[in-house]
Amino acid sequence: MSDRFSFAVTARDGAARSGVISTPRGEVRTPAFMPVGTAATVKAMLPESVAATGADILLGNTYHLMLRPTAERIARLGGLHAFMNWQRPILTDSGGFQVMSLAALRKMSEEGVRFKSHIDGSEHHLTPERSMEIQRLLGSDIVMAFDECPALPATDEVVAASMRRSMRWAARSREAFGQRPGHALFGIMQGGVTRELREESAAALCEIGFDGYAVGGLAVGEGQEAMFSVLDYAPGLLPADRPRYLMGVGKPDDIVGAVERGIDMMDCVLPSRSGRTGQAWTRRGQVNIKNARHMDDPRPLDADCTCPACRSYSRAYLHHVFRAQEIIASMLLTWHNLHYYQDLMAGLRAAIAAGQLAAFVTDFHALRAEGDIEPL
RNA sequence: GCCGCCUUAGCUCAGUUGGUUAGAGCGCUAGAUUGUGGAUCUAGAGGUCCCCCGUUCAAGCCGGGGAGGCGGUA
Repeated sequence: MSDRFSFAVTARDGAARSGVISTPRGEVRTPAFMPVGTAATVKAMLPESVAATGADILLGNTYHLMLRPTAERIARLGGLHAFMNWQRPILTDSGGFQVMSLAALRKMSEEGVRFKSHIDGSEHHLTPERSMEIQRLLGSDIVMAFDECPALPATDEVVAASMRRSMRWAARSREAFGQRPGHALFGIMQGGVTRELREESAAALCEIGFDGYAVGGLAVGEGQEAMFSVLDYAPGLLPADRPRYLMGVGKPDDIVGAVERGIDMMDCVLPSRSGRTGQAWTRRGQVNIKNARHMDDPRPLDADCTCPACRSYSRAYLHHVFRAQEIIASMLLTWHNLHYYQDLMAGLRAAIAAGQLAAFVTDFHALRAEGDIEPL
């Protein structure tokens, strides 16, 4: 185990690559999917269960943790890893995205953003410097630069102004982060769906220099086609010897498309949130366990899946406990979804290593096209 | 036995002075959800307005009779 942060590409297949991120807290196999543990927990899961699905790294949230229980309290209690009982690597979001999506009464300025907590209305100020401090207090292994994520669609003028401010904030984040051996700082590319802005953003980030680079500002309403059109060139604008992280993505077919285009890391709330809202993701596509057609179905969600939900429970049972709002419904469906996502990542890594990615992707789409199993 | 109140969607209930195609919440049937508020949003199906007779151009609504329910009372 390395005492430094490093990244090694071990195989390439077209634009896609697989490799390993090494940190003092362990290795992350790439392409990697990071389950989201916003409030110091992957909801409905024990940390050891998350690890059992195959996850090497989790995502935690500056915004949520600074409000509750606060970064200072977590630091006094030994840091986020000890606090939530997850000893493997943790990447923390910088708070910029949540300020946009959750907080009321935001007031943006060059300095940072003032906002009111969605929990108790209290006023807070988040700046690049404060975001770096919070993420240091949490003990995050991979720290994200503080950025602004504009909702799309937006005019080029709005996107450009926002991106340039994010680049100035990236420089301040880099300065405030300083030198922290064993910890990494990632910059975040912005620029919407406009190539010139993406190129300008990438150049600015490369000039500053980061341990890894994220593609931000996608999956915010632009649609898969537009997102892929950006991913067709955006990873190539970033240093080949550093991890490339696509933030907030996505559905299984988004993930496959992103990996094909050279993305190494992703995170998304979808598998865990869907687990709590009755949506299961399977090799044959999306299954809504709420649907009445499962009521009498003794078969598992996916006969070939080895997760606890599929090994030991019927669709009829999953349907029942979901309708009855039993806690085990969230547990089983979340476990299944995270297991499926990690299976998918393992399949992608193996395919890239074997130079068989194209065939893997063809099979992936073919099985999905068949759809869910026939009704009884 | 008598008196009062009640009966409208699967459930709980609105429904103005009689006036287009009778509504709501929940439930039900589906859909959405992408750097997580266990959240939210969208659409759809569903009616012998307890029954019969009458008044009226027109009745969930007014009159008469009946049935069922709840309460009070001898």
